[in-house]
Amino acid sequence: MELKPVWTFSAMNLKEFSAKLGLSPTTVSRALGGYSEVNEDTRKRVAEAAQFHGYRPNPRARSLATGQSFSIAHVLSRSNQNELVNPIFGDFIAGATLASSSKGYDILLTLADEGNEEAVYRKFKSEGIVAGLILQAPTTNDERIAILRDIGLPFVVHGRATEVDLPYSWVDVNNHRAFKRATSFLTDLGHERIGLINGREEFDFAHRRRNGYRDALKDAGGLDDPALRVSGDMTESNGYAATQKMLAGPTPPTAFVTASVMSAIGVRRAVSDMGLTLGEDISLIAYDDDLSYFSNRQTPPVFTAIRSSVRHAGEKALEMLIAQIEGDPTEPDSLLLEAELIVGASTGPVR
Amino acid sequence: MELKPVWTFSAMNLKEFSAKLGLSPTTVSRALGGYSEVNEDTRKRVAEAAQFHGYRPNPRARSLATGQSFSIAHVLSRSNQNELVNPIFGDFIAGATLASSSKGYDILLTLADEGNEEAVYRKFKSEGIVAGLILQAPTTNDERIAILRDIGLPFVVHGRATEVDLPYSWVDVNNHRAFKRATSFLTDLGHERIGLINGREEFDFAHRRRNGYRDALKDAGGLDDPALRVSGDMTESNGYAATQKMLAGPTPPTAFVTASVMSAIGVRRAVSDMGLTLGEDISLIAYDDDLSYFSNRQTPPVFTAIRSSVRHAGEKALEMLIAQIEGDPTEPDSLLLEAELIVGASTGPVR
DNA sequence: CCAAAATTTGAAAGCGCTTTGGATGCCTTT
DNA sequence: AAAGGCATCCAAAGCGCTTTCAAATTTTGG
Repeated sequence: MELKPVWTFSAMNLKEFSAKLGLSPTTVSRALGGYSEVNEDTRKRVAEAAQFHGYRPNPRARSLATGQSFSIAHVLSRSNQNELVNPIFGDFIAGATLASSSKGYDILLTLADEGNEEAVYRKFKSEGIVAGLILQAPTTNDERIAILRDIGLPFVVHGRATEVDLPYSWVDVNNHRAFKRATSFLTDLGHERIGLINGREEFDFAHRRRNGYRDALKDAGGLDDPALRVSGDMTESNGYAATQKMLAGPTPPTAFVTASVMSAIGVRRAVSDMGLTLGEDISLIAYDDDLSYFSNRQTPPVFTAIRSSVRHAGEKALEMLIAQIEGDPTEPDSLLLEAELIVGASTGPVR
Repeated sequence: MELKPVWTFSAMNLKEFSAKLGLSPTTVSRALGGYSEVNEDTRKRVAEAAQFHGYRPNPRARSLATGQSFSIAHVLSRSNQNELVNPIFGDFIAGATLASSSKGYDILLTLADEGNEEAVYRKFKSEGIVAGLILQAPTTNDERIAILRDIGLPFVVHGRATEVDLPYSWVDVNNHRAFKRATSFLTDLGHERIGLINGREEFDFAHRRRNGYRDALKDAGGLDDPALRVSGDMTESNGYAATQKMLAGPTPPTAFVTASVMSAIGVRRAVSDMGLTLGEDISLIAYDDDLSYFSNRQTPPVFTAIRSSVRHAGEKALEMLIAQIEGDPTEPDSLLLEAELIVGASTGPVR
């Protein structure tokens, strides 16, 4: 066999490559594609040569010929900034990229005007631009699910939609149990008035969290006071404002549960501004997405928290989506992750 | 003219579409492509019909034929988690997506093993997978710049590389001036021992920030004590640990400058844990990327800060890249953004 | 008014791959 | 020994578009 430069990146095409091997393009394509009609020896020879010469089929030509694609879309809404105000966006995408990359897929980020997602989805489908997509932060009756099912584009929802009664694939955290657990932990410590600083409750995850909180209070005979609940973007300043307002109210809470560490940081600031101490005067449990830029993993952790890695969820969602794309796309799958309770320094018995 | 359903998304192809018009595919393709050899009347007719029937050329076929692409890559490193530990990742990408989407491009997220980026870049080039790429967080002598120039793939660097002496396009914040300004603001308030909690100094932006800090101290005759400088991931816990260590040292600082609000939040926690008050006992200026989930825009802002929106930088970087792709790719462009100093509640005269 | 130039349109050849529908040779069967 | 079966391989036809080259039409100029 002739020896040629190993690491040549020049765009070799199938024709050249197969000529080098003395085989037809057909056979080479089949060998690489793992088809059965090719001799085991030839397959091996082709595989080795491909490795040696660094030949890989041009994905665009391949896609054109097969109608398939190896990208997975993530559609952001232009007019709706919510998803971008979401502190977890970066970590979720990081996990998603990790998983998809290892399976040979990559992530396509696109923008759509809110309410006009359908047009984008249909284009994806009809032009075979992507193999599937990830749906983020569904609302309780998210109509995108029905649309995607209708179109027949494979998708996995990160979260669920309570009021949508169709089969679909999803990866979600057990938000209800997590918030019930957190709230019970506080009532067990003697807290009766517990503030909930939630995400926007049109989102399903926030809805479930609110219910978990409510159910725990009901079990403990505690107070579900509307004045002790707030719902909004999970930012530091919203956490601060909500805490300040509640603590200044007629029946101030002695503890808080927040939907993100960002909100929790705001709570901490408000508490500290009032000269109070977290874990002594006021207790706090945060939902901890285990974000890479905010590690709550000291000993003891700064915040008592219910923790579940959003990055891990991103990985799982993509693995599920790819399995669906490559396997049976009609059989919906699901994964319910449990969050763990981490006892940190921000909780203590009620004063 | 016959009336047909307006909003059909079925994949109509050029052949069908041109047949409908009674024109040849050639003419239609030219009309849509804006070529000069087609009659103005026909062009108009074609454009209207395309609008009417919702016809758009299949991007994959188009790409295959032209060798061009309409995606822009963003390559993350697999082994190097730094970029993902970066709190700005989400916001930068959000800005980038916004800008590219409005120009008809989309963002491709890929992973590469660190040190093996070259292989990925070459594949991009030879297979025409992407039209260009964005280089994030360059080190002071980032070798990826030379590689990309060599390959001839259009790119824009978000940041600069001090020791790289080649022409290339970049969008950067004036980090030196920003940190010089912040530090001077503190020395003007009488602070002499100022702690710097920096990002990892192999990254160029951190390097420049450190120099800005040093130069301001030199101007003021202040102390550039190595014990008052720390360099690491810009996380809350690193900020906390660094602050604690410095304040416990023999010559504790009276003020801090941090490279991100995340670090600043850690500083605040440490200060508060020691029973001190920010803005009174200890001053703090944070570099504020204007992250969507951490708004430092109250009145007065929580942190005195040097602010520049990373999302805006993401938009600008993409606009520049696309201009380069569509215009003259050999003429490097650059944009130096200035950060503004925002006086908030975290600074005060030295005690 | 006709040749020449300019304008406008089309037929057909790719882009690099997959895949259908044969070929080819070799080994079993009857 | 002829017929059938099987394992391999290949030629050629697309996938949907762009673009070269040539043809048809119109405009211009002497």
